[in-house]
Amino acid sequence: MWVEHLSRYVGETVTLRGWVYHRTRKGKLVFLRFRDGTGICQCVVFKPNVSEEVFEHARSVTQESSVVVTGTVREESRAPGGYEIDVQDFQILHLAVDYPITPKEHGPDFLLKHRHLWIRSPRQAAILRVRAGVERAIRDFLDGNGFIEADAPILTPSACEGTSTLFELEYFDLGNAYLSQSGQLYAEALAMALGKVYTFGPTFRAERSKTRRHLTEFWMVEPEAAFFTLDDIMDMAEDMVEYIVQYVLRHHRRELEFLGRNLEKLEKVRRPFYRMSYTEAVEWLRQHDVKLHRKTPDGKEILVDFPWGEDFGAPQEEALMEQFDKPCIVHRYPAEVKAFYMKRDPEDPRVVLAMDMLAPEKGGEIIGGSQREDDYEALKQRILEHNLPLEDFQWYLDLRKYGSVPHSGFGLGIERTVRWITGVEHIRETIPFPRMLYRIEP
RNA sequence: UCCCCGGUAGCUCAGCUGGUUAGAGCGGGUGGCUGUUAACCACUAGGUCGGGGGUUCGAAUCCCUCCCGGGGAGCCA
Repeated sequence: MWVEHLSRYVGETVTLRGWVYHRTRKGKLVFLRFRDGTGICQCVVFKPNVSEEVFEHARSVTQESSVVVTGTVREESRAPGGYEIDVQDFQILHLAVDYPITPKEHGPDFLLKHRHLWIRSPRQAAILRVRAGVERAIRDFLDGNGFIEADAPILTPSACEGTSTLFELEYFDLGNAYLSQSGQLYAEALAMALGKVYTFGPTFRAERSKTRRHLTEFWMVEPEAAFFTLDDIMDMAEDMVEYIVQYVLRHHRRELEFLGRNLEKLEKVRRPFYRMSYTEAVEWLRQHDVKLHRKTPDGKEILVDFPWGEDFGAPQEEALMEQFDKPCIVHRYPAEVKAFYMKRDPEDPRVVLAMDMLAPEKGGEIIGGSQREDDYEALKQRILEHNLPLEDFQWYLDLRKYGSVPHSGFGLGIERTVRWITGVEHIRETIPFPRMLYRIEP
């Protein structure tokens, strides 16, 4: 018997097992806010209706004690949620002593140190339910479109996009290994075997970033498909994001409402999204006077017109997105600022066939993807230009040696997507146990 | 790595232009109340003012330094 099914049992006597979330004592009455993971329900203990012992238990029970409650379900407009339990029996399974998180305000440091308990709070539970919904929607969408889930390794022998942001570890007698920062290269190999695939798992970035958009360990889904072009992958990214948002709206409306999310704005997330090329975006930034902070050689900070060739930072992306009420794909970035494996645009060799999807409402970059370089010589050249160890990429070059085909893929960050959809300020609340620059516990 | 802000009771904070014995609310405890929604009322316990050093007759308060945390930049999902 769970709280979420309570409305079906009006008038009946039920037994619930769970935890005491809050207690109010009022003479001969005790109000207990009870939770069992599926919902919260008020239990009312009235002294004349129960034994001396049961009343004393209810009166003295503490926050987060585990309990078994038996009573009659009734509709009650004064109760949060509309239903309450008129308690007949009340047992304490385990009495909690000095539970640290109270219904009042706490600071982020305190809450993160108690993350193992913080997740019991209704708000955190709601966010984690939405996260589960986002993951379910992704699998639903990809499985339904013929993509095969194929897991990439987490321990890898080399970097995917450069060595500056890798977590390094010793791998027995074989030297150094690294925690994967992307499953993409393996996804490409899998796509050559299975056609349409996706990897889904944790990725690791040893970036020393301290913002509300960054984690050192985060989850990413990376679809990769043989014979897909940049246009195909952009269409698919739009389809997928539309599906995720509408799925969560359908299945987790209650949680989103509880979190205070503006649902009308999410309803609008329907195809087609907006698109612009990098060059058009630079043009827009210049027209709207969005400058770039630059440091001069003598250390002074100056503002300059946004130069073509520079990568966008968060301030530029945010400025760009203020005009949009749904996501926008920016495509065809300068080759210099993007990864070695991205294919050059045959119509303009200064740019690569890459795309990022930016979410509105300060959601930021949620997707990065590209058409991959499928020519053996061109790819080898890129690896050398990026000063990457050629021997580590022999297997990857093999994919261009034995039946190379055009192919494309993208990665979608789970936590950033959850942050945008729920509207929570900080990414640390979108994963059960966040890993950040200065925080690895609990 | 760089820039800005902060660290005082279990929690959230006030006090900080130096000056008696360091405060409030919440939480805990005790008592009161049959409708509470972060209840309310009364009483009560609870502090090496982040660590170290310095200035001073006197430091939570000023200076130096280290540690810890928050926000942002860069980089990125």
